[in-house]
Amino acid sequence: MDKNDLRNKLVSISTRLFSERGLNGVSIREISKAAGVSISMISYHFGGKEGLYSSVLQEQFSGFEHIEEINKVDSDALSKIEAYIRWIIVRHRDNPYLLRFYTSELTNPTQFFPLIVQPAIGKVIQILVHIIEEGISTNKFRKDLNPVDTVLAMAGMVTYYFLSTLATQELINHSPERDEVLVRHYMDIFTKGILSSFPSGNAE
Amino acid sequence: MDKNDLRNKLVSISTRLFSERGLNGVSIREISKAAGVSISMISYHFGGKEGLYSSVLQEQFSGFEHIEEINKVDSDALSKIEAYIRWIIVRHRDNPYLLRFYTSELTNPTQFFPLIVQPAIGKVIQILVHIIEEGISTNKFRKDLNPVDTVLAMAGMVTYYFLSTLATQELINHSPERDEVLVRHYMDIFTKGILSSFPSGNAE
DNA sequence: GTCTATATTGCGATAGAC
DNA sequence: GTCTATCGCAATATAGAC
Repeated sequence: MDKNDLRNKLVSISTRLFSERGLNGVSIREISKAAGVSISMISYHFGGKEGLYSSVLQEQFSGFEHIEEINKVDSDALSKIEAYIRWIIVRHRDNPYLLRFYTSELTNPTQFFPLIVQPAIGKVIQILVHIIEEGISTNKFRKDLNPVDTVLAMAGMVTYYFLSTLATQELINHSPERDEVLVRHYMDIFTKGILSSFPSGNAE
Repeated sequence: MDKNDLRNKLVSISTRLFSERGLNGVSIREISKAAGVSISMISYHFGGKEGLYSSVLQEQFSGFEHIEEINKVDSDALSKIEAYIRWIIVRHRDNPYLLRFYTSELTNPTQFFPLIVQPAIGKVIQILVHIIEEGISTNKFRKDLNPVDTVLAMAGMVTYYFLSTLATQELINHSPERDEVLVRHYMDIFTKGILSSFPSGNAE
């Protein structure tokens, strides 16, 4: 087998296993067995279990580099927000493992958080903050918004939809066919809020 | 030492350790050493490591039973939503470990998820859905809201604020003194959205 | 580059003394 | 109810053959 074939195979297999049970929940024995190679290959190619995990993490967060795509379109702040919502949904649809590494590193960071995870998340937040600021300065968005809080509110809405899947699968359909409805719904809530457009006196 | 003293001590110490490194990241050797007792005490009192983890989980999610408090006040749907936001903030402030068990069980469920975690989360979501439905039927909220999606959007906003702490501590002040500002801000976004109240034509 | 075999350490669980 | 001592097994890592 080609050298890179084996490296890729080990990364791909351990991505699934690490995402399911965490760094400490999987042994290199199990990984090498699943890959059909000797356990010593992990030390040889990655310098050990943590080296393998670091490679997995690097691959998982490499996609965050492309967040700038949502800015490329020549559009206003609102369209960029919609582009972000679509972008994050596509990321989770394409890679069902990402969210687990994401939450695991945020709540129980490994030594690789500062070098791999923090910069990736930081870049996304930075770009989103600029979009909100742009919306405020062009009078599209309310002047009293705190940009960072607003970004977290938006990112939280979308992220939590995926995070809560296991607890809400009996309540709503989480299949991708409903994603378009979801985008519209979240855009509506985030831009207009939930209040009825009737005058807000006591209506009952 | 009294029997319950030791049980409580073991639960309290392992709550911190399990939350920091997960079920598989902590050994009962380390827990018993930190508690200053013999390793055999864990098997004796809890039937093993998993039994201890189960007790920890049970304690962590027992507080969810009191979610009904937010309904007790004789108030409209909007006030109940504000009560929920405050309630969830207080929960995380009072117990910094909760979020880790919460996300860990949602993304990497153990055998205890169905019996301990799912019912606790399910109860909260159910009550929140009723509040949204109440708001819709009294004409306070928009008629086209999907109640479950709306609940997840709201819960996500607040939860993600805590989840993202590690990645955003350089950007915003996460100290409890700012919680009141946060409640106002999230209520504003969730009810009115982010759009400026100026007519939404091209304002630049 | 990949294997087998092994060294060493740590794991969870429990038997048996007190 | 708590301890010490130990069993049996699985962990990571590596030396050395091919």
